[in-house]
Amino acid sequence: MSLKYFKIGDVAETLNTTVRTIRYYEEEGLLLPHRTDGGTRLYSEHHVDRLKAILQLAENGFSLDVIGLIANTREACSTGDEGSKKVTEVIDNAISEIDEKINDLNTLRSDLTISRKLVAKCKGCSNKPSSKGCPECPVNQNLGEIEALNLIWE
Amino acid sequence: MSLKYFKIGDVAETLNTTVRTIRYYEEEGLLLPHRTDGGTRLYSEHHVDRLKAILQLAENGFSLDVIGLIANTREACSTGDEGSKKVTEVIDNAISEIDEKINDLNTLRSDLTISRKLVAKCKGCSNKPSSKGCPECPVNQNLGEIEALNLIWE
DNA sequence: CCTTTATCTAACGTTTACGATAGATACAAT
DNA sequence: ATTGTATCTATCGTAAACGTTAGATAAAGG
Repeated sequence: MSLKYFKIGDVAETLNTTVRTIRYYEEEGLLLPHRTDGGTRLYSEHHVDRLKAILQLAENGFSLDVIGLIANTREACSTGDEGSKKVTEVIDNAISEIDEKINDLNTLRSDLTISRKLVAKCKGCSNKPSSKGCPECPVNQNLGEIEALNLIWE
Repeated sequence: MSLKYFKIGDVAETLNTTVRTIRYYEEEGLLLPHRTDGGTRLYSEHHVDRLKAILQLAENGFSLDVIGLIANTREACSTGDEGSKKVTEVIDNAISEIDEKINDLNTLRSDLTISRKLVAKCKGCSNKPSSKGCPECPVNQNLGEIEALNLIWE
């Protein structure tokens, strides 16, 4: 199945990251590729998938320490029932954090969507939404949705 | 309406962050509180809401530079049609990034959910899922879902 | 008014997550 | 065999995002 191996440069390109980043993640114990006799790193598709997940976690604000906790749970699990318990705890925590992030992103998204609609119609009056000037500004005409503008208007 | 003002310590506590972080975000031009004659910073509820959104963006992997682009768009907008165009562009980019993040988090979430189920039943065999040993291990009995285990098993 | 506690500015220190570089070695193609 | 390109280790540098501390001022309570 997994006969094909990739070198670090190809992996970096396909995952849109850098060689240095991949090596750094290895230093931090996040993934361990194979090696040729000469020392060149070889990555299976499996490694690539794992690295992809790691990169996604990193891009979403998880620290490498936390990612390590999530990703390196095999040894912990292999200590028996007690280890397996700890592993599920780590995973549960990660899932809750992910849920929280998804929630935040959803509210931010809808806020920005509303703001976008109003701004798109703005002709450039520099008034705050609450000011009296520029009554024809669509922003002033939609004060009901003004909460969504918190991020946009100072 | 917005008669009540908060001092920086209270804001930090309610938003679960630090005084230093809030001041730093101000240094970076992300929010501008009022001041007493003595110089003490005063935050309206509006400021707090804005800061909350900024913190959420930061926790989700957005750099302060990008957050600044998203949050400080009033001046750009106030330059007329052209400015309003640029602002909507910035917002659109932010929305796409948010969508991508939500997507990533959803796949990570379902991966972890499956992994969690299997690990919870593991009694501590230290074998890789693909190895022959420990045939009674639930992980080995669910190789069909093995892709979800990329992150957990090396 | 006095005292305690919070806030101020300004400066330097720290951690994380890499970037950049040097010099040597490995690999792929001719 | 050679030659160009990629990868290796090791080290130093750096940008972002704060933490920490010092010394001075402000605010709140009695």
